[in-house]
Amino acid sequence: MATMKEIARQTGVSVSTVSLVLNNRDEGRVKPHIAQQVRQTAERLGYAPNPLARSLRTSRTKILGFISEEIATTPFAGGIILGSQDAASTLGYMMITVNTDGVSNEDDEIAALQRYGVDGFLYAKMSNRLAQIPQSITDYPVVLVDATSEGHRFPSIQPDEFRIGYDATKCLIEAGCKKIAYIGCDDDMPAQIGRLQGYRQALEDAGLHFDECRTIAIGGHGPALSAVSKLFDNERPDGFFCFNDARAWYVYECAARRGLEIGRDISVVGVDNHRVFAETLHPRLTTVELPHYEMGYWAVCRLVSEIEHRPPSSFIMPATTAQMPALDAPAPASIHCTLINKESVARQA
Amino acid sequence: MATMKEIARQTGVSVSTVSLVLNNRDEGRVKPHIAQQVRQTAERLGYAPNPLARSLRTSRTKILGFISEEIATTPFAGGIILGSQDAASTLGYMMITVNTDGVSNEDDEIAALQRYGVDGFLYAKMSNRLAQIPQSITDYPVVLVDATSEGHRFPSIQPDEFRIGYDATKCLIEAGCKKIAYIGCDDDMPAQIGRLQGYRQALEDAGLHFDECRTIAIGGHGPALSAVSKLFDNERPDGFFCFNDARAWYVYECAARRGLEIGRDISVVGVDNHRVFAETLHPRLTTVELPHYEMGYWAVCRLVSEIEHRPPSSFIMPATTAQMPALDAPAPASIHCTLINKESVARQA
DNA sequence: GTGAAAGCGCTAACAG
DNA sequence: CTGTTAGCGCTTTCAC
Repeated sequence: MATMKEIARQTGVSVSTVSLVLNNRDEGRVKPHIAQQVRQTAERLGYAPNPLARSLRTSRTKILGFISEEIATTPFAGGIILGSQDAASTLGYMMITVNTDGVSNEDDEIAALQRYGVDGFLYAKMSNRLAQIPQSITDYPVVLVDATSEGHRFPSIQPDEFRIGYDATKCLIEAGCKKIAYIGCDDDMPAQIGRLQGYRQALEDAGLHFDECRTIAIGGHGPALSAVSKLFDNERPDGFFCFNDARAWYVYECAARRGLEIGRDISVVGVDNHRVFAETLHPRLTTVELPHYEMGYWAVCRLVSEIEHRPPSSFIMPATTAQMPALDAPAPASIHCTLINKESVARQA
Repeated sequence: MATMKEIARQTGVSVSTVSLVLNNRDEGRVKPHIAQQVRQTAERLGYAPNPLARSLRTSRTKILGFISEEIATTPFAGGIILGSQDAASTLGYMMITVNTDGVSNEDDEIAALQRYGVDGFLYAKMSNRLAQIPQSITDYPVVLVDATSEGHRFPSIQPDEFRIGYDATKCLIEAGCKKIAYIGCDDDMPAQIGRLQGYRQALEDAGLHFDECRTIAIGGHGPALSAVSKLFDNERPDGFFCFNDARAWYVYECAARRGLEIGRDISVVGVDNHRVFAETLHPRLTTVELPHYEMGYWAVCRLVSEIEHRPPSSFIMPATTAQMPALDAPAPASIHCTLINKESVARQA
């Protein structure tokens, strides 16, 4: 690993000059001619700055701390991490991810991150819910991911839940469905509330009647399957909007048992269904993909913009539909979600 | 953040003395009395060493690099990362994870990790296959996870594939199955080879006939479902050993369409089926859980033992069935997998 | 036994 | 315009 010292020696200048040049602070301070030389030897030696040594002076490590509660074990979380890492990488940062199972070790993990001098924190949840930010990080730059802080005290990146519900329902309506069920979960988190509102709004806009009987809120275990079964038999819905994978699975099972085929006999729009599943078993299944990757990506951009006090507009936009939220936006920004398989999806009525 | 300097000042000694004491090198070099005092002020100030500053002298950062190819997007990968991080955390290390989609950016990511001075690398794959270790990391300590290096040039942690196949098949046999199918994938990786061998061996040991017709190798898309369908109708197997989730889903679908219930009419043992799925829809489903967490955990232990030149026996054993592989083991170590739901699982014949 | 001093790679005042 | 100097937090000789 080449050092500035070595470059200085080989170029015949002092280390400070090298530092100035390689940090692009040579404008009118170093003769273009000599700056040129410095850059050349740096190039030749394949110089790369040692961020750790630099941090000793600047107290900026270019390391970001990613705090997640066992989020890493879901494929969704993976998307967030992936996006964060890509953004971090392009912006010249590194990410250290820590898992905090519940709250027991959270403080320790945070302390460890602080010892490594992280410049800021990403605080991610598995599903858009209210989050309690630990006291110990409140005077660092913090950005929430897929979570909301009480009183919106911290910037956060989250999906546009209302629109998820609206788009999904609209998609079913356009496919010709008349009796659309909502298979939700038994927890009143922001995600569910927003989607349900979107669902109702879409029905209303289409002049369809909202019927409480067609929405169910089920947990992850036991009686859930029979609840869905009952819904199938009592209401005979022709369209299903499912809160998530786990909820959608019940629908698949019930449909298969009744000999109903997704995309022909009934239509299903799920949120975040596993691609492999959707693409192989039910090719006509419509999926609302949560913008996990984008959320991670923009969260990091937001965080870095906070750390470096630069406007968000200076960030590179990747080829996604997501927009960088305004830095001075008072309310938490939300990200639009895209429907995949939109064409081939629903009932070919 | 308290520094040694501050401790020295408050205790009335020099920084060197503090350093000696806090690194436990004071034996016979510093008066016990004064050492005691140093430790006290350190405690009082909540001192924690700055690993980055330390690294400047020692060129040991206590940072580990985790290289994975888009592994982070699967829940399985999550387990590995989780395990690695837990181990790293207990051993006083930090992990920086990078994703390399394919090979394009691999060198860049590695270079970045090297700039941050990682002490060693974990190189993880998504499924036990042959891996090509990048030249750039070959003179660092490296441990492979769920992968095999050509010629076993690097230590690796991987599941005991043979035993996975053996146990799964045996479990089906014990449940009374006579015609056991193997639903594999169309790729000859170490994982598949080992499991298939285990499958055959288990059949043989039970005096059952191995029939090529009952094993299929399918890809992830299109014709796979009809292939399984055909197998159902032609062979009418009463037990299924599935290579993975994606393969198992085909079986669930076919069964549901025929009104067959898992655990009553047919038995299924899958590898790494999603818990939520297994536990809700098919409570009697048997799952072979890949020891992802353990693999990650032990991989880090192995790596650290290499970095610090200390024997593996000095590592803390977590409460799992996994054994720490011997440091001097010539062949790659493998980890036993455990069956979950074993009791409630298979056919109640 | 203990402290002074040097140096890891880098940045930032300040001279000149 | 450029170099000298000091110092970030820590380890490590080497004198005393």
